[in-house]
Amino acid sequence: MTRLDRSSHSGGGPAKGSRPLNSLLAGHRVAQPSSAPGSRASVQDIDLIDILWRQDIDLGAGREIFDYSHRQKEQDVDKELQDGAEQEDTWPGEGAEALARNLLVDGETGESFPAQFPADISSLTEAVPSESEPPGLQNNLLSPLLTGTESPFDLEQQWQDLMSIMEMQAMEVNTSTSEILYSAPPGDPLSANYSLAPNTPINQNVSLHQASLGGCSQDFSLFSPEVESLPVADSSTLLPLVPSNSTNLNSTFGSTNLAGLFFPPQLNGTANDTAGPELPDPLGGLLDEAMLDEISLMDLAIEEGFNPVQASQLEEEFDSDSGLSLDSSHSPSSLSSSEGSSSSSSSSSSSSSSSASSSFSEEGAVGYSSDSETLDLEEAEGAVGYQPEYSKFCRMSYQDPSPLSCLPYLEHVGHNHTYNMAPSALDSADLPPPSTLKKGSKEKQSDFLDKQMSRDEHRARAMKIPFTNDKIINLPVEEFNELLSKYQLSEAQLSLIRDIRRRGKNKMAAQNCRKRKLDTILNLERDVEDLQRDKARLLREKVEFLRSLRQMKQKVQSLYQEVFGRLRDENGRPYSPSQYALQYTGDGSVLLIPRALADQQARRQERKPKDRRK
DNA sequence: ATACAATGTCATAAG
DNA sequence: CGCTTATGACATTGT
Repeated sequence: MTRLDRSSHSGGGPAKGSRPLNSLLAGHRVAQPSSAPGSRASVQDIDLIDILWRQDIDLGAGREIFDYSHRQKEQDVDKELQDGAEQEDTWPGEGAEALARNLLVDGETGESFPAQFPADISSLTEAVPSESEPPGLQNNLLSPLLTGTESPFDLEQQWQDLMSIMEMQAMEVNTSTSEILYSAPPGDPLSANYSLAPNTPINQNVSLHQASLGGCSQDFSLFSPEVESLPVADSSTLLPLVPSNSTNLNSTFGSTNLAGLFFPPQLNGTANDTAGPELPDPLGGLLDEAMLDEISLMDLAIEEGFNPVQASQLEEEFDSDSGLSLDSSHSPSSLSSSEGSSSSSSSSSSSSSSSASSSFSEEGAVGYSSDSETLDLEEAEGAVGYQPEYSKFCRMSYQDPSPLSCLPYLEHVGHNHTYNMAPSALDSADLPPPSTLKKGSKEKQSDFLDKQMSRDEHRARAMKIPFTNDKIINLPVEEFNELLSKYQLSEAQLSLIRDIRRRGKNKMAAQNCRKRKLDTILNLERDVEDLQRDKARLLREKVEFLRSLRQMKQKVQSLYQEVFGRLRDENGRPYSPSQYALQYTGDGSVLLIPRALADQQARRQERKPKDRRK
């Protein structure tokens, strides 16, 4: 209905004026109640009526002649058109009246149908001319330090614990994170050594840098109460110690006070490498955060289709940067060569693995893809499932036996202007020889071909347009006008040709538009997948970094103890850990300074980050 | 009979 | 200004 309304005021073309079609249609609807969903047939009827009416205005035929002709269903209309085309052979004569005479009206339904039925195919073939031509990190950073002295961080055990918890809690990580952390098994190294303080806020968004600094400074404050206030007698007590790998450590920790970081409470007594339970580890918050990340990582893993077993193997996969290869559900379709449009530009950076394998977008849309690979790609698309659209597009130009007819944009390449050839010779490929077929098979063949034809082709045939729709649609403007000038065409024919051209171009544009839209959607989906993989990979790397950091800190702590324990003053006595501390300086050397000075510097460093935040 | 996907068509804006 | 293209909205068709 809306279309009728639209067409009534907008015209839909130069030929469709503001004629009182609504009243005509209203009569149809009453006469044919069963065609309520089939308003298209009525619209088409209107088109045909308009065509024939315009065609016969010159003949003095009244519009009412066609009033009952458009009550028929579409197939009947098409056949009627063929019939009418036959009758119109007398045109310009009394074609309309002849057509009207050949229509019988069903007494019950009011439907009309052609009295001569079906049309003679041989006459049709002559009537419609055609043309044959148209158409790892992996601790490499720390490997010198990490010689396997530390007890391995049982991350896999963490995974399994987390998995069991998460399965029970149905992935409600946000609401129960703290419980998960606190309810870890007692033997769990994470929970035992790095238990989160109950009042420590859990902030997943805290950065690694902030977490490290916070942990260090917090740790330092624990030792400060014991610090004696000694005068700064630095020159005599500063003992430079330059470790071989000091630069690495320096780059990692900056000028962090080692005493603040690793002043072990057991210095006065046992030198234990493993931090005791009483030591609030500066990495506690970090590792808890890492656990949170692992939880979200598990979430991601599950989102990506991993099963728990696969997810538990993430740690092994840390060693290789093969996060991208984990994508088992990657879309079979990928970027095509034709997606140089804006929709694809955003996705080219993240994924480089699969964009060369297959194509999605080149399935017959004209003009949208101009790549030379189009033909091959289109063949490949048949397996992807786009053949229907492709074939339907080909159907539009079925009259052309050439394979190029499915690619009208290639038709221009081999255009040879054969549209002046005899129509019968060109059309013979479409229709079987009448002599070899009985009338029934002829009917079937005719029906089949009719069904293969588009509506505009039916219209063109009815109006005896002397060239193919392919040409009407795909010819450049100049050639198109030239073609039109070669024939003496009535106004109705010209109008129909223009409509066919407009509709045909719009049809292709719509196909391209839909393909483009689909490509955009697919690209976005793939971008989402890529980003999810990147996120998971970054989280894995973060976990790995944190683990390496922890190991390195443990190593530094043991080295600190070893070095400090071997230091002797001028009297050959060891320095008291409560009075002296080792400090790491900016130039890579290690100094022995009084604890008071170390305390001061540590406090200064503690304030700096806070000031920066403000 | 109904839902749904694919496709065609129209109106409109923009190039 | 006319033609072409892109696209949303609606209609039609096939499954």
